[in-house]
Amino acid sequence: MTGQQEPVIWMRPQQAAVGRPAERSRAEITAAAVALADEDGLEAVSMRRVATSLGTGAATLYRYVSTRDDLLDLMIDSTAREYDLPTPSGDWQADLLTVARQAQQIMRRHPWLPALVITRPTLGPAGIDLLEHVLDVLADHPAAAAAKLEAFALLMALTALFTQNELAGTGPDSGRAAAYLHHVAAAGSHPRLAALLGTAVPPRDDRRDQFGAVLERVLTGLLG
Amino acid sequence: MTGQQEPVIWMRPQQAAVGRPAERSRAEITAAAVALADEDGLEAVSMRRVATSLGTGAATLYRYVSTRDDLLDLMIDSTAREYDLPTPSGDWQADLLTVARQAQQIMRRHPWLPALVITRPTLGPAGIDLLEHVLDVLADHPAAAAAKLEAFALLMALTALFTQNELAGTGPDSGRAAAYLHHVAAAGSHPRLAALLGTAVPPRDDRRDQFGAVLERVLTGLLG
DNA sequence: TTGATTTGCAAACGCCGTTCGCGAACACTG
DNA sequence: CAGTGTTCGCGAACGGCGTTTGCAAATCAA
Repeated sequence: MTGQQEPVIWMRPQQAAVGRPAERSRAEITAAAVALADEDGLEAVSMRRVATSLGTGAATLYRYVSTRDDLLDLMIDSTAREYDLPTPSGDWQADLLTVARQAQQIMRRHPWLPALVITRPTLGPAGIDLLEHVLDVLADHPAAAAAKLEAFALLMALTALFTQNELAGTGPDSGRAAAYLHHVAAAGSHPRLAALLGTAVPPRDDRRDQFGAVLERVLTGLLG
Repeated sequence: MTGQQEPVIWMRPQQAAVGRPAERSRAEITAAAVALADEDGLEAVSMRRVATSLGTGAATLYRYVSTRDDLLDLMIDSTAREYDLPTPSGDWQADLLTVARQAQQIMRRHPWLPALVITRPTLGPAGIDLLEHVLDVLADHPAAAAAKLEAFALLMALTALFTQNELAGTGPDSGRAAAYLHHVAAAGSHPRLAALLGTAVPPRDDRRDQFGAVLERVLTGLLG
């Protein structure tokens, strides 16, 4: 009784068939938003700023997108177009790891992407192509359909988590949390934590591919 | 040269030693914010609304918290106080699973928590107590210190991901994405996806404890 | 009582997402 | 070519947001 809700943006027509033709396109707006986010972070993607960077008025964007969240969805899917999906090799583990590696590189290129992927798991056309590829890789695998879906979701989410952590170390406030940890450890009531902080940081060399190792274990754990 | 940055909120004194005494406390404000989020979601936690629910002016909150993000950190840590941490049993797998189960229940009580935990891995006093407990559980485990830290982070993040997915199925827009998936599958260009959607949903019974199963595999994978 | 110090808070600043209304631009029809 | 139906661009406005400022009121030590 509350009325119908709008369908997902991918199902709405890009251009009207009649009337005055649009001066811009979804792709153009999406590209501007992505560029803004790459440069200054997600919070720089405001309707006004995107519009200004396109040389238009803010209200104009609502001819292409019905909400800011729609724009975020478009941004997510546009990054999914950056994958290069080769034909399955027969070794599903290797193929999935290839996907994960690409995901990691894409997320490094777009530091705002991990947070979006995790909190807003949207599948647009390109995302669906990616899912189809993963299902293709797993076609001969005997696991249940639901397990394959879970594996796909976990693959993306774990990659996002790892990349996010990796990028967080770069930030300027990574030292404040560490300072507090040492403060607590020095107080004496947390001996395990103190012992852990006492050990020197790992030599930076051996722990290189923790991502790949963990991911492989998770996938084999999930898919047998 | 850019000047010193404020320390993390847990290191700042709660009350001044002299002058007019404060009428409220951090805990009181945090509780109000949590109540608001539990009821109406995270976006309902605005400085004005929290202040109003406390019967004060918005600017007053800044006597207790220097930014809204500080308030979010306080909210996160306040939920970490809901754990009941028994002494380690000797079976670290079982003990970690107990932690994960509690985390899941806490996150179900506070549906806004998973998103915060994932995008903002903050450790306050209660969170550090939890970490200390996990380290205690793993005290006799031969893994490297870094691996134990990773295990803790992954334990929390995975629980958040699972709970978030579980809660997302409840939402009203879970049907829109599904509708689009079926639309794409019907188009014919994604046979794997179509086949997957053709299979009926699982019988709801056997896939009960997917969370526990995956978590166990991940932890044993990570810690040997 | 005085003076130092902190608290509460109305008002304001700038930014945000979004809506409204209307003139302008275009395609199609006759 | 004029008319008509439709869409587009967008200035202006609305309500809400996080945060800052300035000052009166409250408290405590001396």
